[in-house]
Amino acid sequence: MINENNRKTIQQNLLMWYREHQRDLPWRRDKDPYKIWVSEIMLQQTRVDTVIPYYNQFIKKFPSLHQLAQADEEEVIKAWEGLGYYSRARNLHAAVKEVVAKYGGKVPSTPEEISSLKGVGSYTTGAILSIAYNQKLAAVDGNVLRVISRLFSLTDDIAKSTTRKKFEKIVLRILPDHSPGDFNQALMELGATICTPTSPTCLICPLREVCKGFADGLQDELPIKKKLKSPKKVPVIFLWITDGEYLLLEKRKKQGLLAGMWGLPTIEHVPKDKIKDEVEKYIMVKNIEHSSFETIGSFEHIFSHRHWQITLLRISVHINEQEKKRNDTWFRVQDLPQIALARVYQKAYQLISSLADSRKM
DNA sequence: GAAACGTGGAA
DNA sequence: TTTCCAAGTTT
Repeated sequence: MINENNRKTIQQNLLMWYREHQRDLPWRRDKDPYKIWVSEIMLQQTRVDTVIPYYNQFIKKFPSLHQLAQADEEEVIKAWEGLGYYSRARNLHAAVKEVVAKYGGKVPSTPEEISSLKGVGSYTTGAILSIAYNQKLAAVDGNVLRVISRLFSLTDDIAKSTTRKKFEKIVLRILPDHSPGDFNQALMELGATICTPTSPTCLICPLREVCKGFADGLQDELPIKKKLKSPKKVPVIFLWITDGEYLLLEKRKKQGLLAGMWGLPTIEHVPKDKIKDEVEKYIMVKNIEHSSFETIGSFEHIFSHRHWQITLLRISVHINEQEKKRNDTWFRVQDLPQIALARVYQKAYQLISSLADSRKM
């Protein structure tokens, strides 16, 4: 199915196109395996435009693998704030520490070693090793899944994990000996800019002459992908518990959504008619002296698999000094910007802030 | 193999 | 508004 002619044409056309049209991205400035690694983790399920400012700020803050390894986790999470999938940051931090401990600070260069690091799967292994170490490995991401589907007119469901393995073998067959890193990036770049999910611009595609999907007229039908379930709606309460100076935050559970992140006290699965009951139960359990509570407002936040319908409540309390010292979850409101908060909690903060502003005027 | 895991931008 | 999805990995 892939003859010698096609392979050569694919390699030459794609590589030539890439060298002419590649975007100037910050992580392409050098081949430091650490920087390539950071960029690949950030890029997981995340757009290039979103990543660029995070990457620049992250590398500025942690210029070397060693400096990242020595940083506090809170600091690393703060640098990741708003990027999402926070386990990526925790895994990267843990993995970098392991590289220092086990490999003397040098990013390992074998597939076995590097893929054993936390957060480094099949794709990232291929990406780092091909780009930074010039090794002939496939790096199959969502772009490549789509490009390969069309290029060879394949109807495999790209949502299935087995398809990725099959496509890795195919990529390996067209990967050139000489620039596997450039070729992998070219495949992704093509998918991101030409062979796009909808309305691919086949007219200017460097692979049009060898694209079976195009020849079959299937460029708009491929790839085949099973539809995702829509996020499940959940009524949620956020509690803004304060004495005007201090605010009560909670550390979220180690497992699950926003694991280990600081956030407002959050109560899930509360139907509207039971909000009052749930809040009073919470205050009772926490043994907080409160004077009043009011509804600040409502908003929604959609995760990949959950759709939170949030009601934000403000609870005025009196906090004695003993209580503030007894646990470490009371924070000065003015210190909030120094704590890493997921977007959903930042939205609540903004809501409160805008309300406070409007009241002053 | 399916589900969990964040967020924002575009169709 | 809804749906899709963007350089995936882990459980």
